[in-house]
Amino acid sequence: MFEFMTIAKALADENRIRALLALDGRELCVCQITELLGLAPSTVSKHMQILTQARLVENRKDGRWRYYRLAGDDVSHEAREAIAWTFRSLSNAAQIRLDAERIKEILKVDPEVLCKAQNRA
Amino acid sequence: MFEFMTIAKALADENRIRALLALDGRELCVCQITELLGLAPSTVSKHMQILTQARLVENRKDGRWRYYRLAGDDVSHEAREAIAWTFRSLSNAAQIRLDAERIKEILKVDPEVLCKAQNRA
DNA sequence: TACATATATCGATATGTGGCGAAATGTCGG
DNA sequence: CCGACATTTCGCCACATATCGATATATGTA
Repeated sequence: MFEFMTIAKALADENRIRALLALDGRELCVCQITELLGLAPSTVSKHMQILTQARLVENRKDGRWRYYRLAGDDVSHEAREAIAWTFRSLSNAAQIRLDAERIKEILKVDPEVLCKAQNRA
Repeated sequence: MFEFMTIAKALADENRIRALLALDGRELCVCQITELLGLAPSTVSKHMQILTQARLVENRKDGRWRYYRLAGDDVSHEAREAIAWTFRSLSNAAQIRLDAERIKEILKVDPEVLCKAQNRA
């Protein structure tokens, strides 16, 4: 019950959902997700922490960057089904399609350049 | 996207989840759900309204009582999958099992008697 | 019609949550 | 070791939401 509620609450925020769907087929670092959502880095970090605690995403640290990816097969049945439901429901949603296009552009920029640009803003 | 978020938010409350699971295979009136959850009738009414707006449950009015039931096949794919995910995840959860036992007892009492008892409290 | 009563709505309150900026943390390059 | 810098943590504020009690609404009954 506790695990289920943790997952359900993690899914109950639009920005977290957009971040989750953005990880479809690739990993992204915090500054790339920050660029996509247009939020403060600290806010994005918190969102990713909530998704991580719900076991919906995993992450690895690479130098100064931390990369997030969708949870793999080692994850609980509940989490895997939650991810499947989310993707089936939203893969074709307008906002998610827009985000996918946007991510293509973001991936063209070196993360280092992207982060510096954010710090200047 | 809006429909998905409405469903996700509806699922993000433990009392609503217990109410939803309590409707497995039967319909219940507000006072019966109130008895199960131990909340004020007005609170339960609001929870059921949120589940209804998310299309997870339907209801019918029978005299002074309003009976709620799980959404039928006419419901959206998103809602049906949400219900399926919830039930697969939680049917064996300890709290839900306890609730199922409790509902057996509640169903033995005529709703009219049950409601009057609540009004006296 | 008048009353009893099951549920819904309203108003108030307390807690929860999303958001930001500032400061702390950890890591790379010199 | 030091400075730069990506990310996280912390403190705070604004807003959302869960809850209750009081009141309103609707319906069966006398």
